[in-house]
Amino acid sequence: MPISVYNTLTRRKEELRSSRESIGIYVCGVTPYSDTHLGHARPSVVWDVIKKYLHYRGYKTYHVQNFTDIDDKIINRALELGVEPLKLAEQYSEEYLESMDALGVARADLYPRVSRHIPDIISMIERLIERGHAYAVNGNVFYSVLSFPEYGKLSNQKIEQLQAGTRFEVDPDKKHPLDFALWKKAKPNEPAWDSPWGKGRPGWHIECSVMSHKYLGEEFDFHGGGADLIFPHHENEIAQSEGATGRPLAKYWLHNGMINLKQEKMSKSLGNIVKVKDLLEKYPKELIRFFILSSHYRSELEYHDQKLEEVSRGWQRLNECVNKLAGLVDGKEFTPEPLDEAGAALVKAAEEAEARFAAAMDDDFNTALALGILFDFMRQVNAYMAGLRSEAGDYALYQAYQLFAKLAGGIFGIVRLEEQRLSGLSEPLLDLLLELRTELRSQKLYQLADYIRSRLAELNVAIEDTPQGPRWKMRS
RNA sequence: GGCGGCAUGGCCAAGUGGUAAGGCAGAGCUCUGCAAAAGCUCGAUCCCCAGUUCGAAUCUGGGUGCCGCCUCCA
Repeated sequence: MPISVYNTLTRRKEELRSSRESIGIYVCGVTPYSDTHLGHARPSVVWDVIKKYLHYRGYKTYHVQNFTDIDDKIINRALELGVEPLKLAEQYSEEYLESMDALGVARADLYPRVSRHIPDIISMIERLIERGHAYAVNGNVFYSVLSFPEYGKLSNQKIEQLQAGTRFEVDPDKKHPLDFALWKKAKPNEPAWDSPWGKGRPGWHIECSVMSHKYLGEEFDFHGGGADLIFPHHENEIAQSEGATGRPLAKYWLHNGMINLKQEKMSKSLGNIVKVKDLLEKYPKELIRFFILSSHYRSELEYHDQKLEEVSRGWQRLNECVNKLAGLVDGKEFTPEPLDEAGAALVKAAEEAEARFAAAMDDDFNTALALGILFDFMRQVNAYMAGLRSEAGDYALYQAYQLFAKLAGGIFGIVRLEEQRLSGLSEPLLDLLLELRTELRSQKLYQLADYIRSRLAELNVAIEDTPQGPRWKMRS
C-alpha cells in the first residue's frame, strides 16, 4: 500500500512517489532569538516520527533544516542585550538543538545557517534580477510578484486579494505593494555584508530558497513547516526558487497545525509561550511526544497547564504494559515451537496490529489512529498476561514486546523502559521484605502485611499482588 | 474584505457515502483478605436548516460559532 500525504499546494491527498534514492526533506527551522517553545516541538516531533516511519517502510531520507540566524528580531534582541547578533543566534540555535535532543528528536542531516551562505544568496538574487524577477533600488533588492504569474498558488490567493488585506505601510521604492525584499540595505549597528548593491543583508525568505536548492537540488520531495508559514514565507520561497530555476520547488507541501493556549496561538510575539525546557523539567519526554502525537499533525492542538496530567494516565498504562512485557521477556529470545491457542492468537493479533498501524500511518501519518491501534493491542496483551501462570515468558510475549519496541518505542518514542535496578543491598532487602510479607499473608496476619505495604508506599515503592506473586515498582 | 481550517458522548480524539476506533473521567462487575494492577460491561446519530441518495457524521447549498493566515511567527 502506498503512502499518501495531504499536499497544501494541491489541497488534496496524493500518493508519495519519489524518483530519488533518498527522500529529500526541507523543514523550515526557527529564528533563534529566544527560548524554544512547545510550538517548535510539534513540527520537530512530527517530522521525527515521519522520518522514522519512512525508514521503517524502507525509505532513506535526507533532511535539511535551516536556522534563520539573520533577522530583525535577532538584531533587535541583540541590541537590547548588547551582544553580537550572530552570537545570540548561535546560542539559541544550540539551545534549540539541546531541547530537541532532550525530546528524543533525531537530528536532521544538516542545519545550514543563513550567515554562512551569503555568497550563494547573492548569486541567486543576481539570477533573479537577470531573469526579470527582481529589481534593485537604492541598495535594496525587491522581488517583483507581478513577474511570477503563479504567485499565490500555495496560499490559494490572488495578488489583488492579498493586496486588499495589506495593512502595513508600503515602501515607496516598491513597484508593487506585495513585492518583498531579497536584499536589505544596511542600517547602522547591523550585521552587513558586501554585495553588488552595496552593504546589506538578506531578506527573510531568500535563505530557504538558496539553502534548499543547494543541499537538496531542484524539485525535492517534502517541504514542511508550521501552517503559519504558508503565507508569506512559503509562497515567497516558491516565487523565488521557481523564478530562478523555472522548475517546481518541492513536490509535497506539508503543514502542521498550531498549538493554541486558551484558543489562542502560542507565539513569541503574544508572549504566551510554554518553554520546552520547563516542560522537560516536569514531564518525561515520552509523555510530551505522546501528547503531540495524540492528534493528527494538521489539526490545531490545545494546550493548558493540566493537559499533560490529563493524558498521562493513558500513557502510563501503555508504559506499564510494555514494562511488564520487558520484565517477562527479560532480554531473552524465544522460538515459536511450543505455542498454545492463546499464544497463537496473540501472535496473530500482533501481526494485525502492525498491519493496521502501518495502514494508519500510510494515510497521511495518522498518528492518532495509530495510537488507538496500539491501545487496542495493549488490551489483548494485558488479557493474555492476566491469564499467565508463570513468569517464564514465551514466544507470544516476545513478539508483543518486539512490536511495542518497534512501533511505540522506535517510531513514536513514547515508551520509557523503567530501570528497576536499585543499588547494592536495596534490592535483596526489598525482596526479603516481600517474602516476609507473603509469609505474613499466608498466616493471615494482614495488619502487619499492610503495614509493610503502606510503609513502602511512603518510600515510593508500590506493591502489587498478582496471580504470579507480588511485584514491586518505583513510583515516579 | 479575501483565503484556509475546525465544530463528533463530561473532556480529548479517529472516522470523508453503508449505519459511530481509541484514550481520560464516571458507573457496575470479575479477580482479591484488603489495596493495586488488569479484564469485562454500560454511554453519543455526529452545531443548525434545507437538499442529493435506497442510505450521510461523511456529498451539495445556506446559516451559526471558533481558530489560523493576509505583519514577525513552528
